[in-house]
Amino acid sequence: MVEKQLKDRIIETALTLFEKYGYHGVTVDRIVAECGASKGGFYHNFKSKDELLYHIHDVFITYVLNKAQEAYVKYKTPTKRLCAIIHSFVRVFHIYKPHITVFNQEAAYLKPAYAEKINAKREQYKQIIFQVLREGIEAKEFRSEISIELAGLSIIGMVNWMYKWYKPDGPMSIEQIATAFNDLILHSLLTEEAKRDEDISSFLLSHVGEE
Amino acid sequence: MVEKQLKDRIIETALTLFEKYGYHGVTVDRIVAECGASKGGFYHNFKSKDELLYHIHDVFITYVLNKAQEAYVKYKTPTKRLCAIIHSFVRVFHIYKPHITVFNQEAAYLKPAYAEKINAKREQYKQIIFQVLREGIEAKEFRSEISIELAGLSIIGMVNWMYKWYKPDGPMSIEQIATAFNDLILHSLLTEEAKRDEDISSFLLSHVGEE
DNA sequence: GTGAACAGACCAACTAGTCGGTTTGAAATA
DNA sequence: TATTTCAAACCGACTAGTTGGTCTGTTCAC
Repeated sequence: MVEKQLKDRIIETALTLFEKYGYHGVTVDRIVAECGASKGGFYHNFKSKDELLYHIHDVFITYVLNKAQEAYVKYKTPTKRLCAIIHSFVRVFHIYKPHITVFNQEAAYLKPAYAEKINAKREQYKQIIFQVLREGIEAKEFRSEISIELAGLSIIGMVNWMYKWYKPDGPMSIEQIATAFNDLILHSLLTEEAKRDEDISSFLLSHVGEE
Repeated sequence: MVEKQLKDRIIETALTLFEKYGYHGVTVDRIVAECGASKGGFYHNFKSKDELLYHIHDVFITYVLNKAQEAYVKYKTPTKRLCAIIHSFVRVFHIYKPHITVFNQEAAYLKPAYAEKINAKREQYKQIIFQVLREGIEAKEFRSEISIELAGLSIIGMVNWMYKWYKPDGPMSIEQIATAFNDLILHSLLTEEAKRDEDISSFLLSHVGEE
């Protein structure tokens, strides 16, 4: 493989355009023109414009779901698991920012058959978060007063919302953002006992500067 | 005004349809058919489909911005101000859920002239949040380790994300959600001293059940 | 009677998708 | 090695359907 295949070029170009102008703001003609391809080339690689949209969705959600599962398996305590999942989630923005923008912005336009597949994976992701929160409460690492569902959706919301403001060349690095998020989230979840546990609270910002 | 004016019927119908099918998933013909109007009636009340989209955006952002400013004026300490702003923000979902969905989903399709006006107000809203956080840190109510920008965007993100999951007839009431959000947010922001202050920490969930 | 509110047939532009044709590259054949 | 073959990859003019917006009226309130 000396040079990039047409299919990849189409996806890459479409991604850049979709991110900027939205799915409906970009025509197939524009995509193929911008990447030096043709209508024929496009429809040879994709059944339809919808399939391209689905493909973009699937690449991202599959990747991020895998990462979350890996993090869950790799670590053994709720706090560590949650921090690792969030960290991997934030880190995805480094590679998949345009995918995530399209994912969060255009999912409503997926044809039912495609939407179903994507939603199944999206639901799986949510369940992993809920599961970790549940285990955290059981282990008395997280406060029992919180609503698992609400806390989970808050976490997903604050991270996903990054697609509205995160700029890869902005002043904050991915690592800084991930650390700050984990600090905020843990402060809102951890019990007082857990905060006193050196091993658990090592993820908190306030402990970084201590001496 | 005995019966509802056409303009309002158009907006209401459009809102319901946009929320479900997206701005590009709904044609002007569909809107006027669904509310028993005509093309002529539509274009008598709106210069274009774009103007209708702008109108929906403006109604919501103007309302929520006012509410935030009111809350800021009404209360005098950072914690109270923040809680009131968040509370009002969440409460808006009760009336303006479709508006907010359109606002968060279709803003990218606003024509430049319209987008500019909306963005100015959106920016103002953000600045109010940042301002309260800044004052909270100065007053030593909020932890100095947090990044104002990141904490602010997190708050905005978690609340705005509600448009993806909040169902008016769901198991959680607006008030419950607002209270839970405030609990999570304050736990992540408040300093230890502030938490010990009875007046400030009265917003925390963990204090509700205490005796 | 006069202008605002509204109706609905009509139009021009745009766009996803098609279809017959051409290129290309590698395997099969001689 | 030279030649044929054949399917996959790709091209681009064309089409059929859709959709925002217009325009000529008609109705109705004051």
